[in-house]
Amino acid sequence: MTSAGQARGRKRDSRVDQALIAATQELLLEVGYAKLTVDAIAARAGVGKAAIYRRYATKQEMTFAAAIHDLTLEPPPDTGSLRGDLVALIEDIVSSLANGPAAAAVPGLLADIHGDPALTARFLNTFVALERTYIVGVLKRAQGRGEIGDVPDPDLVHALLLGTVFASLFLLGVGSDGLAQRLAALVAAALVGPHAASDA
Amino acid sequence: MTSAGQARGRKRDSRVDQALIAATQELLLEVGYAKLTVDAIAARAGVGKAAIYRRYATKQEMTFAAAIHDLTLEPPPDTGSLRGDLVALIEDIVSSLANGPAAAAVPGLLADIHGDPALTARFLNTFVALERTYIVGVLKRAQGRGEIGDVPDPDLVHALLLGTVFASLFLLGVGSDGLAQRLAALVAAALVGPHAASDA
Amino acid sequence: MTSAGQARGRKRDSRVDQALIAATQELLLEVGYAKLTVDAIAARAGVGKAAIYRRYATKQEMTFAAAIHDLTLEPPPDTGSLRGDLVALIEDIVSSLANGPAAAAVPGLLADIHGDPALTARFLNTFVALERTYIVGVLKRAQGRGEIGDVPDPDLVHALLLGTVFASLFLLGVGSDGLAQRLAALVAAALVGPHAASDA
Amino acid sequence: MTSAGQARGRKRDSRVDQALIAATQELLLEVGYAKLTVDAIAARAGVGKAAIYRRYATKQEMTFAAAIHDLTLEPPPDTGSLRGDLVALIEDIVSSLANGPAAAAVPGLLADIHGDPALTARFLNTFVALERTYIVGVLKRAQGRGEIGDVPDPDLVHALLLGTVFASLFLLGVGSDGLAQRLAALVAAALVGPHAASDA
DNA sequence: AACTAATCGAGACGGTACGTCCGGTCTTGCA
DNA sequence: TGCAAGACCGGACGTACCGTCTCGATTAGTT
Repeated sequence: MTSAGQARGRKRDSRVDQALIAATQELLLEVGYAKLTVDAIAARAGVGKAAIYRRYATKQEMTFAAAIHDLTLEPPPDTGSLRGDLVALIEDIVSSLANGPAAAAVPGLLADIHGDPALTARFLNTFVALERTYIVGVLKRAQGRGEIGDVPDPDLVHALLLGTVFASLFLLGVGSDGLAQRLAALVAAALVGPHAASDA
Repeated sequence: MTSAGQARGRKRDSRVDQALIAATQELLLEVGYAKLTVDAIAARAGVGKAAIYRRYATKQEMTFAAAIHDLTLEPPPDTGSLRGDLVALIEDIVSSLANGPAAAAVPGLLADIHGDPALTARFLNTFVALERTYIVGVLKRAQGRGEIGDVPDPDLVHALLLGTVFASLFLLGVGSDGLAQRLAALVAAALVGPHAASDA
Repeated sequence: MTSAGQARGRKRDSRVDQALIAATQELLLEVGYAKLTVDAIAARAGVGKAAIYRRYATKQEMTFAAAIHDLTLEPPPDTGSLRGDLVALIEDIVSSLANGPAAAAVPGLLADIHGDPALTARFLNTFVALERTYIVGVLKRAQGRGEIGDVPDPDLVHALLLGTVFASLFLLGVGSDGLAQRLAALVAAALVGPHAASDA
Repeated sequence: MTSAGQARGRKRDSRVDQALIAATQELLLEVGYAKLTVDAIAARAGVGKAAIYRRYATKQEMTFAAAIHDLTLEPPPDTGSLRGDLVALIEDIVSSLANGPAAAAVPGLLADIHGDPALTARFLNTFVALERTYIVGVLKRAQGRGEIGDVPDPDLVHALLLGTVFASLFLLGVGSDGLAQRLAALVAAALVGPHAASDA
């Protein structure tokens, strides 16, 4: 066990947890990351600031938890082809980043992660690691089907998929219409040859 | 024009400009973006805060100017092949983002850009537009050589190149060793066929 | 009556009462009134905060109770002379205020009393009223002995005795060595003539 | 000089000083010492909190300064008799403590003084020392007139005068009507004989 | 012996004030 | 007018404390 000592005293109120997450998400959508304040979160949640700092060491951790709370990456389904699998995977990534409170928080959150080693570790160990696992799975499946020979470096593929989505959304502001299909076509073409991209 | 009125009084001291840029760059490296303060910049530069705000409207503009001050994207040379051109282009992007004060400022600056339309516009009109021009040039050159048929959507290629570099450096933390070569190989393969990737 | 309902359930643990008083007194001596906190009292006493607030409505009441807990004003003995009686009375007042936890609490407690009508009433009805009764007794006894003619205003005498002691201890910081004798001499002289002061 | 380095930069705005003192005094009268908050003072004065803490290290110092600001003890006039001089002196003390913001602050301020050595020193060196000087003057004048023989301990007289007034106002709550006359009569009687008290 | 109800230590809860810090503006005196 | 120094307002931060409430475990008196 993480703690041998028996827990005593009043238990954390799970409604407070929920209220905090909900209030933070609402405020992210309403005022954005830059104007998010701890006092406003507490007031919106009907909660004292102490209840926040009992759960999270800093405002950044609180926001990280709220933004990430209902992001659930689905394991990519076996669509029968590498390209189909990639489309599903990319669409999941896009929907994670493009909608809801997460979209409002991502740029600010990224900055905060790059200034807090603890947050960096948590981010890498949850999202990044999971996404990488899925990518490895998709690539191995393609190898099993005979679509590709050697499995390429999963980190490169990861950077390529996640980075392209991220750049479209937050760096270039060019939108993501049809991004999943076009990006999947390109990646599949790179791995198995351009003819794979022509049967779109 | 703003400069139509005849200039009166003392002229701006260009040493102040230089000292500000230098101080900001030093502090970015020493304490990082999150702990960068205007007072510290002024103190380090031996300058009053008014001198800063006479030049820049906000701390974000000041930091933006300092971070990109000595970033110069070179027009990609004609290496004779699409892949060679891409390698050169990507290496330039990597060197822009991976070293010096810019690397320390990028995540924070990105957050600030996403909250200031003026800064967003400046960012898009300088860096993004220039990079896109270079990409279009490389692709057209490849078409001229007959390496590729149709020119693909330059925005997608842009997102792919810039995003992959960005993700490697700031999202996944997997480093960028050999990134330019491997990424260029992959992209070239996607556009002209996997055989292009085998002659690495 | 409030106690008409039949008592049910567990009885108050008298050891808790004692531990609270003791812990408060210790902390008053150690950290002083200003830095006294309810949490610290509870921790020192090995007691939950609820046990405190089951007994006292506010921190002020708790401290009041602890500070005056072992203060017992003795009825002044008949020493045979007004001056002797006054000396005994003043010495009792001094010993109440100058020693132990009470001395550490008095200035802070006075401030709190002046902001809580309930506490004001309790203070006036216990300490002040009792002291006044003793003063009246001493003065009547002196009148009976023929030392003085009319009995002076007991409130003025009270203010004079208590106030002088208080000022010496808490306002001027000049100590109280020999204060009882010298003050009693002065008061006796004022009431019966200065010759009474010469036989010190 | 206390500081050899030449002062540079913007000067303290004396209107801020005045506004702070005035706001604190108003709030003392309106809400009392216990409910006085720094934020309320700043808001009332139209001032940032930093401007307060640039001038005073703590809330207590700020309140001390405001309560004491327009308390000016007049040197007691020569009325021709010890008793007259005492009446004037006591009335000055009463008017200092009984009216205005000081009256609202005194109990709380006293508690704070007894918890801050710096404030204690300032209090002793200003008010207490000045008052003592005046008392010594009055007593010496009486000696010069031949009203009294030896000059009694000025600290005892000080404690007696100040303490009696203080106790009447803040300890016993019996008011101070005619206090100056009656107390002066008593003290004069103690020093020169009770016959002096009969010609009231 | 089972039930009931108030007590216990521990500690989370809402609220409020504290003193600190920082961003962007303004003022002073010198050059 | 520019400039260094630094005071100014506004407002968010994270901490501390008060008095209340909740938890699970005692500890009595009542059935």
